[in-house]
Amino acid sequence: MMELTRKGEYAIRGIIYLAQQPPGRVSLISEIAAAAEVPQTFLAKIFQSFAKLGLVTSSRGTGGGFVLARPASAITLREVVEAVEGPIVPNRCLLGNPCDRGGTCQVHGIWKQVQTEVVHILDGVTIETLARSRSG
Amino acid sequence: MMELTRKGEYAIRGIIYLAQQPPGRVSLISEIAAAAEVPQTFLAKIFQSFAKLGLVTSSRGTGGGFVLARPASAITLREVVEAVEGPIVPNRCLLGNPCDRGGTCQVHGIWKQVQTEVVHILDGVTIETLARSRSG
DNA sequence: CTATAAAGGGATAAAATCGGTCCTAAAGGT
DNA sequence: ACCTTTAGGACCGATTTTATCCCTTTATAG
Repeated sequence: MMELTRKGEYAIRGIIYLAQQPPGRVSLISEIAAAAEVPQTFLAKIFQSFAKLGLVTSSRGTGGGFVLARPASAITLREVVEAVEGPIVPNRCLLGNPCDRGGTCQVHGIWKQVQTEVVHILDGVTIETLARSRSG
Repeated sequence: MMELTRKGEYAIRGIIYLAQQPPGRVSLISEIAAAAEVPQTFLAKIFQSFAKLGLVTSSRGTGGGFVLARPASAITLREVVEAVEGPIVPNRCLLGNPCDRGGTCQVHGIWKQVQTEVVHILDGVTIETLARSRSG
């Protein structure tokens, strides 16, 4: 239960690599993919999502590539995970869907608690912290 | 991310219903399924798992059916969820799989923290609590 | 001992999701 | 023009989800 998919793993690995580069340095998707040991075309999709959400900025053509859109210290693990996996929602009923056949289900409060706690943990971790944690 | 499947939902609904019956009362799978509004054949599989894990006891033939194997106060939400969804493991690397290409990945500690916290929350909720929470 | 009632267990299957690949288009540099 | 690089969409096989069906086993009733 609650398992991160490959997409989520790749996303984290990729953005950590980017955060480990000298500030302002542009990285090619091919370079990131090789360094993070992730299939390149798949990672390209992931970075497209990042760009749309404003986590990274992208530029095309010669000299193009990806750079963090903000300092790594201002990007949380939660943002990265949610960018590719969607919101952290342990139960459908926390996402607007009706809880139960009428009324609120008995476990609603528990799932809400789980969600809050997990979000809190992931919000407390920045990409900078991760990037430094085992150098590069 | 982290979403409970139908199976998990049905499992919870089903066992709550059982917990709401008078102690010792045997319930048919057809009865539980109807009350919990869950597909019967699917729920049957779920209760098979419960029986194997000793959460409920089953008996066959006329007068057979399911009863909780323990008082509802001694069955945790975690047990029920894990019975059908498997262990709570936010990342593969928490389940014996190698973390990263050599060494421990940077996020290992974070996922461990998430796991610990979620398990703690779910361990703190018994089926009795849930069964009482909106009566039956 | 036969019929009946119930759960056990396995096979099957449609639909959704996962984990990618491929191709063409668009944008930017030389 | 031509090359480089990301953007976007279509596609595809494998796995998981969400079931259903059928036959077997166990137990009770008559």
